[in-house]
Amino acid sequence: MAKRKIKISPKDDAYCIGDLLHSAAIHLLRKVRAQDRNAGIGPAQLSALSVLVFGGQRSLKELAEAEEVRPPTMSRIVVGLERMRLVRRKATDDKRRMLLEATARGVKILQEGRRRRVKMLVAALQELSEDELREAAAAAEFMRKLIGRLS
Amino acid sequence: MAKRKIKISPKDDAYCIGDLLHSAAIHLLRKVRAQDRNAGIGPAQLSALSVLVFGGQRSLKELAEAEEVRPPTMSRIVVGLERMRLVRRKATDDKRRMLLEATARGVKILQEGRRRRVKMLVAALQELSEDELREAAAAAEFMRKLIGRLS
DNA sequence: AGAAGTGGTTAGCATAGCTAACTATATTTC
DNA sequence: GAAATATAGTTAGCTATGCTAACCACTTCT
Repeated sequence: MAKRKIKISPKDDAYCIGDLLHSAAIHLLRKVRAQDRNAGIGPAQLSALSVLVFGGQRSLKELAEAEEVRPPTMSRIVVGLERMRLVRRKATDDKRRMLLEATARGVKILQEGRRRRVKMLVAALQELSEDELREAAAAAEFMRKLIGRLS
Repeated sequence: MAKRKIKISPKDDAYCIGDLLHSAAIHLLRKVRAQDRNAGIGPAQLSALSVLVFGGQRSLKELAEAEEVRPPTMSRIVVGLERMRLVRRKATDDKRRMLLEATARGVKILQEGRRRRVKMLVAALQELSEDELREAAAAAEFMRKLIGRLS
């Protein structure tokens, strides 16, 4: 999938690293997605729900922006979540807007779903030594920082 | 999206790290996907094509396994790639099997697509210092290793 | 030769992404 | 205050990607 060059020196190593990270993200998600098969909740729904659970209530537009999708896409995702009673709408003073909020059931389902998804990842991580785990934490932290710089 | 705990000590930090990596992968791909909008080639097609370009010719089943999707899914992806003349079928002695091979056009399109996709990533990486870039390389390499251990 | 296995496709379903066009409400401007 | 403009969400309709079940065409095994 990706070139394997990792030595550091000139600028265009950035291309190789970018490529590796991109490829890694694709394959990581392919692996964890396998756990979603019979779960009754899709990856986009799970991800949107997690924004509401960890980040609190917000409007559809804000949710769409947080998830980097267009409003119609998020509208449909929310319909699904609502039908499953994982999310609730709340009216606001501005009658065009609504606030979306996770229900108690939503919080529970999210935790189960995430646990299921990352189970394989966690299992792999638990086999690592202390040092390797430190390396893992550094990698995760780096990814988070990098993504923050992306937009 | 994710809890931010990163201190190292007991075993269940593995859960936090797993969660962070999972979340990072989702958001990294969301960002880069934005570049695909008007490109005429989807992410799954691009990824499958890259296997053929970097890994050489192989059968549909092998390609499906490499991409972690089921054969019917890959069958359809290949139909699309073929229609665009990015991939060619070759008959084999075993008349059930076929070998898939990227065309010259396929190689070109792949390079453009990947470059487009990772452009944003590369731009962010190029702003890093030497030390940070080393950190980036370590993170990328770690991700690759981790994924290798997953299945 | 017949049974069982293997490689790929077809059919049919669901999710998830998009744009364009619409409705309803707010806000701005004249 | 009325008209124009802007904003929030939805609807409609397209595409791509996932899946399973069922099928066809070959190979291989007995």
